Amino acid sequence: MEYQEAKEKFINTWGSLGTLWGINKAMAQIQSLLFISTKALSMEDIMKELKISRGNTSMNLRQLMDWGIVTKELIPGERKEYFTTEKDVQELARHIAKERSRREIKPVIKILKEVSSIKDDGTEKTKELIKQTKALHDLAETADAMMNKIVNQEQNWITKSLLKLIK
Amino acid sequence: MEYQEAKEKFINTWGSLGTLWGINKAMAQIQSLLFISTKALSMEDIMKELKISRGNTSMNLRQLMDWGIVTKELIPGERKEYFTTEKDVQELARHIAKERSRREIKPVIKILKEVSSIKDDGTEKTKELIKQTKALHDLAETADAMMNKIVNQEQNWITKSLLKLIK
DNA sequence: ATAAACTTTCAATAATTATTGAAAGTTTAG
DNA sequence: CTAAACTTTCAATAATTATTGAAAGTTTAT
Repeated sequence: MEYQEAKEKFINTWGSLGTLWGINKAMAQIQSLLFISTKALSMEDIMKELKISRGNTSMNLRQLMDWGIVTKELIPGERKEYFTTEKDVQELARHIAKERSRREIKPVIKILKEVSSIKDDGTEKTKELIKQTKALHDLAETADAMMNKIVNQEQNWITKSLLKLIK
Repeated sequence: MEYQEAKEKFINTWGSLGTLWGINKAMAQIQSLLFISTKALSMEDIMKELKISRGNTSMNLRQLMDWGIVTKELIPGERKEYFTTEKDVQELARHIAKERSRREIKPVIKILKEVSSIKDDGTEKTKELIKQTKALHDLAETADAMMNKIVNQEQNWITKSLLKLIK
């Protein structure tokens, strides 16, 4: 496999996996491209490389910046803006986990808490609703806490402690 | 909050969270409904409760069965088919994690392996592609292994060992 | 102040994904 | 075997989501 083919394969695969970490295709592809680029890229570069429109590029770059995984880089003497992504996978994972927790998991936990706290009127169906949503609430909370804890450790904590644990 | 409101809130919330675990809205809602139901439900019951068509119900029930989290229950003397979902959250998480790993994560790991194994032609860009995809590959593999290991333990291993660890 | 270089916004449109409903298929009872 | 009871399939349609492109906005150099 040649460089070009490998590159395209990577960008496509990682792009289609976007859903797994909750972002859309273009966003994931832009991030992928920056991730394997040796230098910061301009909007022009990204548009040409991925064959997407200026508007699309602009919007998705903004979202990536909101997620905290892409940053603008001002090159002295240059008028254009250049972009880079976090290159360290561990840091990348940290950012993504943190954002997903904040945007999706925490709000759901809150609602599960509310639902599982309704008054027990003694009927079987109410009891079941309370029991099951409470179980889900506890699971979600544990999973969320775990994820955040794991991901907020210094660099190699994951590989060090956890790999040991699961072996 | 009354039972009916709490129920609807739960089904909607859990349904919209479907994307997080990689299934569509109707699928997630059907599962939610079964999850808090005190008895097995027929297709008719599900259609009426969620206001979705027969075809939709049929297709999504099949997918849920493919995922291994919903099962048919034949009630003696009844002609209709009845459905139940796994009621234990731990088991549910196990099934979901296993399926996601098989369907999405494993295939991506395979491609990352391929891409990171291209011949190093000595250019900077090839070196970068190899380096970064290798890092992602290792991260993905560790995460996948971790998830599977965690989720394949007996009932309370998670809460016991891991909660201790992260505290 | 003006114009060039660049970015953002957003209504229109395209692409994708989900849903319906009715016809075809299957199973069971008699 | 036949009809009733039920489920599945799938082409048509609706709903949702992503993308474009051009006009409006911003910044910088002169």
